Amino acid sequence: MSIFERQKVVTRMAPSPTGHLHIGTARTALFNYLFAKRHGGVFILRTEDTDKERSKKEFEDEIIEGLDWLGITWDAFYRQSERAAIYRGYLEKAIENGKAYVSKEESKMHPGTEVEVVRLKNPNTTITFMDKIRGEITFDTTELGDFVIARSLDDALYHFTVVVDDHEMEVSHVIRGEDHISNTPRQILIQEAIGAERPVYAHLPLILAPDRSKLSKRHGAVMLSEYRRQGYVRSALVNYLALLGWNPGTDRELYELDELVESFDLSGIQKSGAIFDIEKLKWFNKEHMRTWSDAAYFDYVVERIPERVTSLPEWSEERLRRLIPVIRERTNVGDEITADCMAGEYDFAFAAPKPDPALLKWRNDATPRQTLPRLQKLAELVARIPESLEPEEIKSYIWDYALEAGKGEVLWPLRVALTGRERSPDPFTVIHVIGSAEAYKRIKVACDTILMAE
RNA sequence: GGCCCCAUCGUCUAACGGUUAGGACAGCGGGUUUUCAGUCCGUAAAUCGGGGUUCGAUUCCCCGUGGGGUCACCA
Repeated sequence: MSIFERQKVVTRMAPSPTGHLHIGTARTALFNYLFAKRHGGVFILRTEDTDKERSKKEFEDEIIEGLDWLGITWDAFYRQSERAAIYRGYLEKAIENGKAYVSKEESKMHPGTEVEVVRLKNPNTTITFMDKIRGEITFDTTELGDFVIARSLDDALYHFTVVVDDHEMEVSHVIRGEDHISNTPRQILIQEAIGAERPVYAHLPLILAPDRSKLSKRHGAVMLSEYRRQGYVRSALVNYLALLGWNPGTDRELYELDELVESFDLSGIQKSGAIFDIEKLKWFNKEHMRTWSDAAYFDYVVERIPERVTSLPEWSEERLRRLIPVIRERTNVGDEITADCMAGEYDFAFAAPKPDPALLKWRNDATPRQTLPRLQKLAELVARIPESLEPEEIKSYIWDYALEAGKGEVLWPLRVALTGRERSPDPFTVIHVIGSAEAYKRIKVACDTILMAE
């Protein structure tokens, strides 16, 4: 164990509030959080808003809200825009020590005007650092030149502020995206210039689109808020994101956040980029919602029922409550509930169907008329069923007759009379949802329709 | 293009020199008391190529190929 590992673990997430909270940013935050908590350490959230032009408060709010929603909590919060004086102090010291210098030159941002930027005096060495995930990485820093570290004494740039803050906040482990590998030698140079110690680095593989390119808007949703809106639940997203590029070394896949904390280890992180697979996310979502109570699931469902369904004549929350198990088994994520509602999948629960003799007819029957006696018998049987029975109990009232007359011959017309659809839940479940009295009515209407069609 | 990183089923991954190369998602097939769904069972599917090292390479080394990242007075 090195001296570093004996010290307190401090990690940080340092997003710039210049865009929406990206799914990859959320994963990086998660890994930092998991690592810190796993080692009883501290996780810091630091807004890197030194670019005044592009930084927006709304994005900062979105980041805070998003991480909070995921259950990722931070022990300290900093805003770089409030730390200019600290950076200035380090800048002045570096200049004093001859590690950096002020350079009067034409502004690149405002051509024609002259500015005094601060450049780092590059010692032109070869930098080798140990990456926890990739091993040794070596760069020749000569090509970097005397790069600019501040626009002015009061306007330090990214590389400088990162190094100063990580030093000031005693960050022990820098866990960030692979796209930062090439920034590392630059930052190490600055560390050496200001006398900061080098943290442990761990560069995470990137999240890729299905075509292996960088995940972007054109591949679908990249914003955390979008997944949230679609109905993905917090624990599923956390679980999926954690296992995208990391594995616990066992076959286990289902984890809650606190269980991830217990199992997390940098050694389980993959080196190569991982494609974001929405299908697997859906599976995780369903698995996580499986643990919910019907009551909790009801709250989740009810706010996703479109007006198209709530305005149906027989709409009631009680009906919906009985329909919950049906919705549950056919739903991976909330958006599907709304889509199925719009497609009329659940209309049978809240409105009597318009009977279609052609559909009522069982395939072995030549005419709808042949189906009629069975429906009439069914009406008799259903009339005897008390309200509020479970599907299994309802089945016992009908099953003997179904066996006697033929399952398809009985069950198909019954189901169609009840739902008016080619595809639907089984008739016993439907009766359970709508109640036996309503079921009786629908069967009678189906009988009348066949008679009138003659 | 320079520099850097990466490479096992379609996808996420396990196997840290010796396995019939394992699991999961998706796919396919079948069972499940009519349909759809669900569920259960089963099935197909991979070590990028070429050289080494070794008794033995998915595993170690080199080259190639492919993919990615990065080259700001953005972060």
